[in-house]
Amino acid sequence: MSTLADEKHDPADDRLLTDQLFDQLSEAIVMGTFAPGSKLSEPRLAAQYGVSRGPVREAIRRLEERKLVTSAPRQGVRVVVPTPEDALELFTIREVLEGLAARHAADNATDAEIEDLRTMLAGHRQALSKPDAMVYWQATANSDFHFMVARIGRNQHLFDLLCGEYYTLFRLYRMRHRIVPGRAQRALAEHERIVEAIADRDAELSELLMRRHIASARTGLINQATA
Amino acid sequence: MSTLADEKHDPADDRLLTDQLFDQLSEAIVMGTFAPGSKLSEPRLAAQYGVSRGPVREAIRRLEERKLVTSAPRQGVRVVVPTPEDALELFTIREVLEGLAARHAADNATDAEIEDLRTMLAGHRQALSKPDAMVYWQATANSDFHFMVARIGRNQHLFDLLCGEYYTLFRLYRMRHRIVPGRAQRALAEHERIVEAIADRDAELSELLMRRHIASARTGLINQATA
DNA sequence: ACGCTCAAATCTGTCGACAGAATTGACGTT
DNA sequence: AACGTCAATTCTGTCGACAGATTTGAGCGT
Repeated sequence: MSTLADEKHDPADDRLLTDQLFDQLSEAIVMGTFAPGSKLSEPRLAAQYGVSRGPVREAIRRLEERKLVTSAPRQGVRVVVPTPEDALELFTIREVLEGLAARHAADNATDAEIEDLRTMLAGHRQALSKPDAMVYWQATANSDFHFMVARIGRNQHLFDLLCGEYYTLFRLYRMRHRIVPGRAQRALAEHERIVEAIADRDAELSELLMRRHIASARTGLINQATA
Repeated sequence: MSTLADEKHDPADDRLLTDQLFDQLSEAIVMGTFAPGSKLSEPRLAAQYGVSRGPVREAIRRLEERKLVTSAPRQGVRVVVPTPEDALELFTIREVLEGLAARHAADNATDAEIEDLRTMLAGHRQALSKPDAMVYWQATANSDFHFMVARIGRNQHLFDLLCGEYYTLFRLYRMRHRIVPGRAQRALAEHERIVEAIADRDAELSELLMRRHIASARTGLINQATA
């Protein structure tokens, strides 16, 4: 049992209880530790994590803002139940936003940033040839790429939206997308083409390829959902 | 002094204190009652509205999620200071999202919904010919149109984003955009052309016109900011 | 006058408590 | 065995309190 209170005296871990709780609860929801539709009781979570209800409430309210739980007044909150319709809606939004980010990345990337992108993808390609490649891909590589493109796009609000507010929700739906064999390989190839378009400062092509890349992921998601 | 506690026993007003506070604080920020950059003290607000710090904290945390205040740990929160850069970023995001909504509206609108759109615009046109037209426009007409298009688009997450999470922030920046003479007239004409494109089920044109419409508003905003 | 020091005042983060509403579950009815 | 009732339990929304950190500002030295 890892109560937060026990670790609280570590000076390096000075984050607020609410933030730690939000991270842990988010992770638990994405990983399925809390079943979709199950109720989250404030007193129970408070006891479980060794804190009072105050921080738990604040963390839950943030989960609510991020659409990871649904809340009915005076009836508590329940873990969101992901539906294929939600997935379609979210990936449609993500398609235009990531496309926008890629376009701006092509317009704004410095030579050093393009070098960083290529270095990162080279690392991903190497990692993909090893065992446990899928785990690595799902856990870090995919996010790394999209994070970096969003950052290079130099729109702070867009970055916050893609890599902050919506990040966990996207991850929740991606997690349901059991990796079909070869999907990671294909995704990496798509990443590489996007980076080349950015390196060419071809904003229009960068946006097109990124949108196609997201649409491809969306198709995999929907097909699986209806299968 | 309108404390919330006094009105609490009205059975019709059963909303949670946090929600009421969030609305009132949002409004105060948009209207400039709280100056940009000024600090929001929890005890002071609690006393002012006649409630305890709990609901005030939750309302403030929601303001933070919505980017209406910035927060530094253990230093409280300050009302966001709108910059031209922020405005540009936000309207760039809004452009692709509203364009997406318009495209989907054209794909999904029923005959009845198109009739509703036309009826609404007819009302707006009539209202614009009367005195106080600007106030009416800024307060309701503009939002009405964008709300309805987003709703007809039938993407619940997109609707929530445009008409919920980002609504007040967009309003904050629009409020700084003192209405240039004739802007409301021109905006209404643009709305009318968008509705005709939707009525023709021309998704591509609907998206194009909506994006141009937002871009036009953005240009006005930026020009004024740099003036 | 200006800057520094340090104590007073204020505020944030966290906790525990209570009232009323909602949920659960035992019990009796059909 | 299914259903409705009602009391016991649990939970949410709200409040007040406290410790430690931060900010304020009075007093002092220069």
